[in-house]
Amino acid sequence: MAEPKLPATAYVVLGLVSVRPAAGHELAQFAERSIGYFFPLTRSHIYLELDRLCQLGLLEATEVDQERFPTKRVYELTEKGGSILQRWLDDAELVPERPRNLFLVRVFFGDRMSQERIEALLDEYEQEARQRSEQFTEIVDRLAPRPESAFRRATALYGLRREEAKLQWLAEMRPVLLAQARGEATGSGAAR
Amino acid sequence: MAEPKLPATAYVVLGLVSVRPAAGHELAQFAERSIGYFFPLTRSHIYLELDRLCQLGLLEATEVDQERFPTKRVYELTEKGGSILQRWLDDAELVPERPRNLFLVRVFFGDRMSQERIEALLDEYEQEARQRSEQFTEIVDRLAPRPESAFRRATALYGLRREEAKLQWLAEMRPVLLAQARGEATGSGAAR
DNA sequence: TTTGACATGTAAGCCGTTACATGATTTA
DNA sequence: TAAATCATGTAACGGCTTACATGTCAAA
Repeated sequence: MAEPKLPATAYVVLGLVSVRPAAGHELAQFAERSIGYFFPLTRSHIYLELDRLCQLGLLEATEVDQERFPTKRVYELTEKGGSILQRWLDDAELVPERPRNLFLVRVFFGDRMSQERIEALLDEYEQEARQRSEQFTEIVDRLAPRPESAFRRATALYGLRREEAKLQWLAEMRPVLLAQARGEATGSGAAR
Repeated sequence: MAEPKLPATAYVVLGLVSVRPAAGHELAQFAERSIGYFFPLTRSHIYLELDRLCQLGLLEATEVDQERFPTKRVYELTEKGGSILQRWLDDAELVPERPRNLFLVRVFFGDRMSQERIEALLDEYEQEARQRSEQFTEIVDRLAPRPESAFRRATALYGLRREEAKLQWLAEMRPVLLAQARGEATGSGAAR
């Protein structure tokens, strides 16, 4: 009955285990591949959460010996864990998020930077966006013929659209910002 | 000489004070209005940072009496604070960020939710995106005729493009995801 | 023989949020 | 008289990261 109030991470780990029972190490790899780009998890953190969820009776661990590798502890959902997860999916409210963006902080203080610095920042940001776009495109294309992967594909497409929006923004703002920097900022270190 | 390694928040607060000297309360309001949507700061946190930056000699506080309001402590940059800020703007590397997105976590686990639940989540997300779009549009338009606000306007336009990307994604994925949910998911609470 | 995968954890510590605490002045 | 604005902080706590610690097996 007692409803423990858990951080989002706990539910996410619960959800990942529900996909398929796994040991911490496997789980960390799966998490990185599957939800890593919108919910990063460190290995250490995963081990801590698995431990807590076990103590709360939401997960159950089984030691599994392996021939050529160390013994691993495989976790799976308990009945209680399943219903807690389901309730979170069904009922938990969606809190609007306001993630930090230090790139935009730099842009905000753009009038204090040299034109060269601004250009370097924009270039770096663009390169990163292009790389990510390619990665997302690859995933989206790979999952396209698999209707059962529709939800997963949707998250990758979200990532792609986001990166495309960055590139669009860069294309339209680059000339404006550089012109502004040319006209306004003094050389690096002498801004005022 | 000793370079204290500070969290990003400290540099941001330093940057805000550099725009114009201010007391904690004023700063909190300014922060919310200006960089709030890409770098949220709580009042408490601001007070803590101001205190630390003072102790490090990067800020200087002056008590200012007011007629009809309590005395306030106005902070301004010291010379050392100015050069530390400038070095951060000029040299600090841009760490690629991977912010969390719990909405995408829900989508990822979409095959465990009812069609109604998914629709509700998408509706909520869309409504929020529309609201934010309007707000960003307003800011972008207001700052358009002011070339000296180019950088600030650029951050708002970034926000607008991001929200537009969300709406685009919603438009293209909504039918797909709902169709998938119709075909696959059982009613709420009975998923497996 | 060294690198890399596989595997599991502990410990320290900061960052940041939430809740608490206080009090003057103006306006509804 | 209640609520809102102005104003400043403290305390507790949890979340999460980083660094540390250990060990086997396979491949280069």
